[in-house]
Amino acid sequence: MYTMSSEPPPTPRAAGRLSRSGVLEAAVALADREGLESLSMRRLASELGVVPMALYKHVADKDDLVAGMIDQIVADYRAPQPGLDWRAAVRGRIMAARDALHEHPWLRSALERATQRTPAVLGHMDAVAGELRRGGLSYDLVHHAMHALGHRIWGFSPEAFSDGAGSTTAPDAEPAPVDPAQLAAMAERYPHVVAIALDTAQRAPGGACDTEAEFAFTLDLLLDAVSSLHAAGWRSR
Amino acid sequence: MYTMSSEPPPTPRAAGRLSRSGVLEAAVALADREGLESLSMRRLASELGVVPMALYKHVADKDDLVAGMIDQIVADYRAPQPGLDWRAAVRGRIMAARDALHEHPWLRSALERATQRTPAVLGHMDAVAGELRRGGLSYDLVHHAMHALGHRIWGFSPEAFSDGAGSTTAPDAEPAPVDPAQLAAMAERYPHVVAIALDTAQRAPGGACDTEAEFAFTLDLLLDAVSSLHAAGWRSR
DNA sequence: AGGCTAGGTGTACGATGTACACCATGTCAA
DNA sequence: TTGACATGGTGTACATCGTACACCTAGCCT
Repeated sequence: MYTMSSEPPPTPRAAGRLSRSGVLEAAVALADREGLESLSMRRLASELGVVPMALYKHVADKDDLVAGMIDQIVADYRAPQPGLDWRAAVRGRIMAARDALHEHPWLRSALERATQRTPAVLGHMDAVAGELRRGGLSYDLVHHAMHALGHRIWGFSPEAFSDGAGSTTAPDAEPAPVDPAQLAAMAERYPHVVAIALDTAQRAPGGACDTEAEFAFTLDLLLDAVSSLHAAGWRSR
Repeated sequence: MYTMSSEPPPTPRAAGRLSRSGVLEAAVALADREGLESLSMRRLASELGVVPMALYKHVADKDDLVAGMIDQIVADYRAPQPGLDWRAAVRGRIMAARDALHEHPWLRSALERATQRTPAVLGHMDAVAGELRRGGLSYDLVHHAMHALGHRIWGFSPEAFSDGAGSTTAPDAEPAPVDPAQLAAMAERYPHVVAIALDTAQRAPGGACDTEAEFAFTLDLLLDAVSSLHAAGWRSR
């Protein structure tokens, strides 16, 4: 279960003393530095100069730890400046989530495997829903819109399709200068995939896919669609 | 690395003899029955009446195992009947993926944590891209469309937003008859979330969200949007 | 016949999450 | 001032996991 972050400050900063928020902060820092997969209770404990079991006085278990990490970050998503129209406000909130995702690369997979919805997480969802509602959409349509926006609410659209021709193998550190023979073989089996990759490479100088632009494209596409449904007086059934 | 499923049939079905496809089949069956989290090398081995390390003669490691499982399933996605227009064909392919997802509940999270793209997986992506291309879309637009469709290509849109008011806790077996006091507290902190849940509950007899309809709604929304961009002569930049 | 190889066995190691009993220290009531 | 009690860090221990490595065995080809 998720334990509320009500910190009783018995000795606010007694030397070497742990606290839930302190543990979460250290965990976030560790994940930022070395990735989620090397965040183990033991590793985190040693980072804090403490024995592993000490952590369990502040978090229920590992799930609670990562839930807390997520919560801490989601809790200070910056709200869009007031006065924006609802569409810009939604966009702002979602972009704020995306910003957090860039600061904390582990956040995405943490959100994906998270089993709980913590207060801040619910708050973020609620805020987005609230903006849509402010635009005058019926709750019925807000509901559908939230589904349609899906993970974009969390700042990413999943990479079912990402570029780079021959990456059946694990992603290497450097771009790997594309063996032409291998590419030809690829092109025979997966002509459209390769054609897209080539088309992209030829269009952009670096040859890389601009994932930022892709994200914005998708987001705007969805917002426009929902917005015009609303304008057309859409109703369920 | 992913090992190709070229089965040399030295003794096609010698009694008790393992084979890659046999291992994968057993793994799929086990995951179907008990979920992905209880699929361990040891468990699978004992299921096959064999010592754990025996599996490693047929599978490189556990990642390769689940990649193989995914691949085996994706490989026999049913192609849409020929003659359909491109929009219906894309829809058909994506719905076929969604069907597989229902048969194998573990498939979704397996796809989410998969690190490799296996041949069948690439093939599915390529087929979808091919249908779009057949509709006359430029590769540039196909590329954007694939991004927009995102995980829907795999048969699901992630549930950032799903129903049921007070589910901060883990999902229980039975619906949990909603403590009104607790719901009131929820409604105060998360008014729109609760309002949506209530609106939905009131609209549908069971009170449950029709996730099938949600999925179709989103898919059609995106397809319509892409389709009309194309009709309007959309080009990059 | 004899060796090569494909494939199943056995043992072992290092990690992980966490249960449980323990003990130190600060707070507060008597 | 003293003693009880709660809070929180410690130590040991266990089950489970993936998998490295050395071994052995049976079937095929020359």
